[in-house]
Amino acid sequence: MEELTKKQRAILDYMKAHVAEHTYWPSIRDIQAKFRFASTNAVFGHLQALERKGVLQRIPGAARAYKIVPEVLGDTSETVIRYEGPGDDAIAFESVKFAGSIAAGFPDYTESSGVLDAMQVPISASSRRRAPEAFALRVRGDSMIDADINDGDTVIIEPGTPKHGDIVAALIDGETTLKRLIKQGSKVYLKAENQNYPDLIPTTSLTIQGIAKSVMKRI
Amino acid sequence: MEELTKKQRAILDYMKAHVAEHTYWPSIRDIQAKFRFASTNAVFGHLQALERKGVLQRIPGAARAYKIVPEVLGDTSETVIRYEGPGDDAIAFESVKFAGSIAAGFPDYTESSGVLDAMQVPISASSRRRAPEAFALRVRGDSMIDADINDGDTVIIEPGTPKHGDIVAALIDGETTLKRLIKQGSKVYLKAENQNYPDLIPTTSLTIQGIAKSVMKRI
DNA sequence: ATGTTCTATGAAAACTTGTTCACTGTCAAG
DNA sequence: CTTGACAGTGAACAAGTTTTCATAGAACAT
Repeated sequence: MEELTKKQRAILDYMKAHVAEHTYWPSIRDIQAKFRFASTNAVFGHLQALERKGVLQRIPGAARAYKIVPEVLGDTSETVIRYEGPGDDAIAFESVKFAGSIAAGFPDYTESSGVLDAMQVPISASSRRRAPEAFALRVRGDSMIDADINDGDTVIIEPGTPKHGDIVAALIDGETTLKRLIKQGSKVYLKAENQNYPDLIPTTSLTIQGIAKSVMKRI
Repeated sequence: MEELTKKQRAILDYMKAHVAEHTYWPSIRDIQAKFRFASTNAVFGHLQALERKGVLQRIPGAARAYKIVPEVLGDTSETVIRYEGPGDDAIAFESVKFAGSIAAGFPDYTESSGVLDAMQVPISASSRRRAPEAFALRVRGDSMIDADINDGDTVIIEPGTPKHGDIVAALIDGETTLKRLIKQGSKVYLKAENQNYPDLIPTTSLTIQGIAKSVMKRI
């Protein structure tokens, strides 16, 4: 594979970044503007070079249409493996609290170890603005397995007003439980996502700690 | 959300499929040809409808440029519910870098929001000691669906020496991809966890960014 | 019946975009 | 010094593409 020049690499990276951000390719003039070229032909040449060097495929005549060419190499005997961290486009973000464990099922007081693994939890940027107090909970029990939330998973709880169908962290009997919120008129129920469990748990008074927005699993 | 007609749904699906297959959006004429319309204006009307119904965003004037709008559920009725944060056993932890997105399979640029949500990612305390440089990547594409890693998920990558069978983030042609690592003697292959994909990808040169240890999903 | 909305045709306008042509300057190799 | 590859300017062209305009039938509610 022929080496790319610095500018070719920059243009290729910009194109990828543009796709990642906008979900569509930049036009030649978009690239021209980005790199302050005075002529579209400067870009045109670089795109030709990128195609000649085999890293980019242009679709002739089509606008904003490209493909990144995957590596096509024959089968050779040995493989060299290098290790490398993330690119420098990595961004650091704030951390979130880990609040302990949560019972998803019948109240389960067999708090396993007392030593809970410290965990960081993810929060989307958009929701982070509205939910600075998001926190994470380790899930115990199996009441939510039909929602693909299993024992040992970690759920990220974000404050907010839960809608019908949301999975919420609710305080029942001083114990935080994970259930789906069901609204029927003015009545509110909690529902376990497990066929073996009672369908609806009626509630008169309910303390919601937040909405489960994400779930994290070990691979 | 307003309901989509059958044809609107079909067109939207075709557009998504086109992007998934070709990595760029179809033109109106492409859609016209696919659905045998006699006029481009038939497509134009449907695209307008899709945008009005809030599932598609057009970029005025730009060719082959669209965004898929993530589905949002309405229903914001009020409920008599108290809110309460996590207990005071909460612990704060360090944050982790979010390094962008990762291609798992054919590049799939239908990133729903267009804007990559900044995310924090969880790391277990035990692994954090050995992996201070862990980072997170948003997954695109569907090459790992058989491993239950789907488009839109976020994987947490931790440095280390991958074993046979580990899911790794590997740099191929400047593009980070998510594949299962297969070692056969001195040869190394990358394998997609999707029956529709080629079995093994031979590699001569391989840059490993780390091992996927966890996966995070939006609920 | 009547109007409205949805879907579609057919043609053309208007804009976007890839592409080509002619020309200039730089830099290293021969 | 000359040659050739490389990177770029400036302008223009041709094709691709979106968008508008005018028109019309079918479904449907008023």
